Amino acid sequence: MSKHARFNRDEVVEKATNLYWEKGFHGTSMRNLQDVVDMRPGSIYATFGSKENLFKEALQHYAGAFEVQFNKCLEQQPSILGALKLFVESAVVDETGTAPSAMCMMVKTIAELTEEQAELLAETKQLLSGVESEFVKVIREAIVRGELDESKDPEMLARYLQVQIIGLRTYARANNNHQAVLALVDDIFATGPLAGAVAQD
Amino acid sequence: MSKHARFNRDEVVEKATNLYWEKGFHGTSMRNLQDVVDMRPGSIYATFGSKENLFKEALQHYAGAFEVQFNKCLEQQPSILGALKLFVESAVVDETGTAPSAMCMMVKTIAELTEEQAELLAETKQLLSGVESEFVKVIREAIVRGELDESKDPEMLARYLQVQIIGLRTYARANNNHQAVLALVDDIFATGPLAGAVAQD
DNA sequence: CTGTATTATGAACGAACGTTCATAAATTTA
DNA sequence: TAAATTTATGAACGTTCGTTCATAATACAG
Repeated sequence: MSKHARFNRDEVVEKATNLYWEKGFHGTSMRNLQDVVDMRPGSIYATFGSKENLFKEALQHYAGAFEVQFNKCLEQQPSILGALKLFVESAVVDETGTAPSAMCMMVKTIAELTEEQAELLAETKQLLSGVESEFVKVIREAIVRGELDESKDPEMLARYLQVQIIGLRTYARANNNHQAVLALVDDIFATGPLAGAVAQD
Repeated sequence: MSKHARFNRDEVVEKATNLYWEKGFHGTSMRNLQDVVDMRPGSIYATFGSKENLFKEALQHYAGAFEVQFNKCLEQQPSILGALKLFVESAVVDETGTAPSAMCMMVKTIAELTEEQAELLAETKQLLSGVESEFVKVIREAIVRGELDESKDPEMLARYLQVQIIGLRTYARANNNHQAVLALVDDIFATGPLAGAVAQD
């Protein structure tokens, strides 16, 4: 019952994701895509339907990888605030040097698209909302664990965290001064609303 | 000695700016531009040279308007920190409802372009740097005036402010919840590195 | 091994892209 | 007002766009 496909669908989606991430929706042509995924137009259209639909799958793949990375940070750090800080640092500086852009693909997409791609735009906003929900959950847990004061509002802190990540990654793309950006991360976790009773490194 | 132009160059640049700001560089076609500025292709090319060059002029026009807005805030508020907060608020929520996008055009451009438009990208980064320099200047003055502690680093605070504005405006575009964003602004100026001895409203 | 079903191919399509340039219109000069 | 100069026009160019579909290649079933 195996598929007859000579290509690996997941690999194709990942390659497409990286290209879209780097060049954006309008900046990526189907011919660019054909080259990097090594498929002919007929096969791409039979498999994914359209440029927009492939982009949608790429977005979803990206958001999935985002959550995997977040969970890795939670496992690596004993405290939740430590994990959040590690996550921000890992998102802001790409130690592997392999990311197609310093910026978040979802943010790039929200910056680029208009109502002419209403469905893609709505999907992107929803995926970003999903990330924020994850943040709310772990921040609630941080309050339960006593890492943050009970008076704090988890929804508000999650929004705040989103703003920081978006701002920091975009700033990192505009000025590739890693040192300055990491210093900002320290400052934000030391003196801002997210400052808690966690050991600083 | 008057020019023979039947069109007003500044008006044309402003209209082009608004379209580019809304739809981005790749999302805007020369035919879109021809419609909104009401000029025929030959005239546009005789005046501006290329799509890229018109975009460059649009960016410069945008950055100029940005500084005008900033100076207005400085005039309206007695304290510098109050002016900075007012500026952030006015950038984050468009009271007039006329802005083509909640996001900063420079940030949108940095998000969209790649090295394929190296010159435009470099120009954009430079304009953003110019904004940051303005911030450094007024933050220095805020320290002199005693609004901020002398131990603060103006360069670092200016970077921090850039991150906040970028993050907040992008967040506002992704979730058009003005109330939540304004609450975040309050929080940032109340508890973050930019919190000073200024009266809160 | 043969016939059927499935998958991959890539030439080709119409539309839209950025741009040019011979011509027309308007303005200035004499 | 006539000639010279400047400015505006828009049809048309070659290219690239997203997409399709008749055909070829492959895999599976009997």
